[in-house]
Amino acid sequence: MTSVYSGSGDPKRSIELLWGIQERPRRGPKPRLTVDGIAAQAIAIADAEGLSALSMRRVAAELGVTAMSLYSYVPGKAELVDVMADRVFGELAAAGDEPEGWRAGLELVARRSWDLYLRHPWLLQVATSRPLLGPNVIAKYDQELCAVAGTGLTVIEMDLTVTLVANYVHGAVRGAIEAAQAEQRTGMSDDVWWEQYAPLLEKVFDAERYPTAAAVGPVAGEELGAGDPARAFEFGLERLLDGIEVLIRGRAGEAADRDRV
Amino acid sequence: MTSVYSGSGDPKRSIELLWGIQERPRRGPKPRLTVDGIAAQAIAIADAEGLSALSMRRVAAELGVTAMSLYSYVPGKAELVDVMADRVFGELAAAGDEPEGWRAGLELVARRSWDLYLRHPWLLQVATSRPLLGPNVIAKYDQELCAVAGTGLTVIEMDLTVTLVANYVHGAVRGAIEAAQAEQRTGMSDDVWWEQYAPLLEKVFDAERYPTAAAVGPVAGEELGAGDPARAFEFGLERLLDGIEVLIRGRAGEAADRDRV
DNA sequence: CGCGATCTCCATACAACGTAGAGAGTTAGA
DNA sequence: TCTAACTCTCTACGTTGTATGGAGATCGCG
Repeated sequence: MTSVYSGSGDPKRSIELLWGIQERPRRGPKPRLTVDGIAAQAIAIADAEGLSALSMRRVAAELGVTAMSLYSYVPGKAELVDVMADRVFGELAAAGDEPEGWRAGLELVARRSWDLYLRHPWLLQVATSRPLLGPNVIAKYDQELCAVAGTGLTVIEMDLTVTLVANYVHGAVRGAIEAAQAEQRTGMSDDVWWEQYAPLLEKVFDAERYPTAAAVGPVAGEELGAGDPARAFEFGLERLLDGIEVLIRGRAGEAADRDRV
Repeated sequence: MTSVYSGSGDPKRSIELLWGIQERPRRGPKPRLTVDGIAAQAIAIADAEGLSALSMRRVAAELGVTAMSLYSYVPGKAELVDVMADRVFGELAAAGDEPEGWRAGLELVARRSWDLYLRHPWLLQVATSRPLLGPNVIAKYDQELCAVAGTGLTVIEMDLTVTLVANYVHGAVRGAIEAAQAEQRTGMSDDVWWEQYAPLLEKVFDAERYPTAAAVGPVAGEELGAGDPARAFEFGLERLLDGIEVLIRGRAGEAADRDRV
């Protein structure tokens, strides 16, 4: 989770970075690089090998400069990650037209977010709470809110609903990515891993003490096995939207009641 | 997220560690430490200062030994974190008696998990997908499944439902913890931070382009401001349980239909 | 009893990390 | 042309996890 923190630096500098307002330096040698170029290279590394492989030295090396050169473009690693995150959120905006109706809208929001995380798993480890108010993050927020506009929900409820979907997707995609990475990291498929693990576990696991786990675990493992976090995502999304529908129907009912009076 | 990986090591060794089956060494000097003691110290550090402050040297120093001593108890840092996680999950088992009914049960599961993460925020960064099948993790899984047993859901659905709740809580608590840590890290309350940020943002933010965000953002900020991720959690939990209720009601209906036929 | 296998613990070492500091070299405004 | 401002590099410091090898303690076995 969240192993890279953002917004530690000067807010003014961060805003300039994220929004690309770098007043052209008047003197000195022409910059060989750009913030966008650096961010793009960093994103490529993080996508391919994860955040742990992302180092200033590595990014610099691939750009043909030394690590310290980067510090004339970016105050530090944390701010670079902020830029990376905002750039990557930009992919969401490009994604086609909005469907009709809040349910299809929210579903699309969730799916787009899911896909985005799968493309950029390192995003899960970036703290997005406080700052990071880059142009693309704001666009994303707006896009999400639009999906639940006109449903009769209060403004606060709209925000809460959008947050709920975001939180759920985050949690679900984390499971999916962990599973995928576990396989990649250990070089062992889930099946193979279980084959090794199961006999060892049997020796210590007390089936009588945990009858429910003993009954469900193997079946769930068998059926869902080998990376069906995608199915878990679908299942959860359906339930989530059902729950939101209950709320929205209730609001509509209230409105109807008021009209009747 | 997830910045510490687990299960890279030998499964047999991991199982022994997690379940405490260390066959007493017959020869050599008496160990000065125990795995549990090491884990406890490590947990204390991580609780107080976060996973990033947790280093082998640090743990060792507080136990009065050198870093390398720890390696005779634990194969590496990853495995130590595994043990830490399992130990900490043990707190869930101790938590009182189970309520009647699936809804109250699931709600309690969610709340207990929420509380646990708040007590041990570093848990968010530990990959829990593959191994980690320590005694307490299994107990937790059993406890959660029990909450949805006897609802008419299939075994698979029980697993999916429990996963759904876990995923949601994970996502929600992440938001809460990030907000809290942002405040602590920057030494700035959300309000103060916004005061600094807002005027800068106004210069670059185009309210006409994003009318919904412009309308909702300030209100949500005002009302929810200063760390009400707790409220977001409550709101989301309610929706989630409503959604699950739709499913369970549906299953009950199907059963009734079958009985009628 | 005493030898040797086996263990714990320590000191040292290595590569990699983010980045501070100082200096070399380039450019444009005065 | 002079100089302020800028980019880029080199070196260095304090971290990190952990590989390696050795010193000393302890027990099983002869």
